[in-house]
Amino acid sequence: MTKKPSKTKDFLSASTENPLKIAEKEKLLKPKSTEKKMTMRTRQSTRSAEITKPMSPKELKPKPKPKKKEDSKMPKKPPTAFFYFLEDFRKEYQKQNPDVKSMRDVGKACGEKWKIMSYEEKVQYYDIATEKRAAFDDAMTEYKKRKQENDEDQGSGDNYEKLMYFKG
DNA sequence: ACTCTGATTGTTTCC
DNA sequence: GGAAACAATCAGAGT
Repeated sequence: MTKKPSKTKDFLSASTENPLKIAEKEKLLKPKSTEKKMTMRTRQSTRSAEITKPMSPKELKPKPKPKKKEDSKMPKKPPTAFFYFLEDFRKEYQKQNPDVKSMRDVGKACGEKWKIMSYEEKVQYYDIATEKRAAFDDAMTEYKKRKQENDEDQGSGDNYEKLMYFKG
């Protein structure tokens, strides 16, 4: 199985050609924006742990590689279309399978369903992801801008330190 | 008490 | 162009 990034582009371009879909997507967005926060902390911790910890003896899983400096202010990658679908799917799945609490099973089931889903069903999530990505890109641009400013400020600070070092 | 793990696909980024 | 990291979720296991 080879990856098909172009496939995604097809979805995206198609989505832009369907403004009606976007309207539907907005409807989906509202209920989605109910509330989802805090939980990100776990993710951050997990990620940091992947770096600090050597990792479990799992041969199937790739080893975590040292990450670059991670700024807490840095915007995180937005969820993909699949992840948005996963949100809804998880709720329904847990309703139908209240006994299954592990996300592993949900992820498996979600992946299988995602594969058999039709284009019309997927495009909604792709549209959401596209907008989120645009927002993320915008946030990233601003973040870089701010970072530059901070760097400049810190630069003067470095100069001060250098000066002190020079004097000392 | 706090932190990490797992399983999924899509997108992005780096080389 | 390809490979790998990273995005959310959350109960359970581990430290």
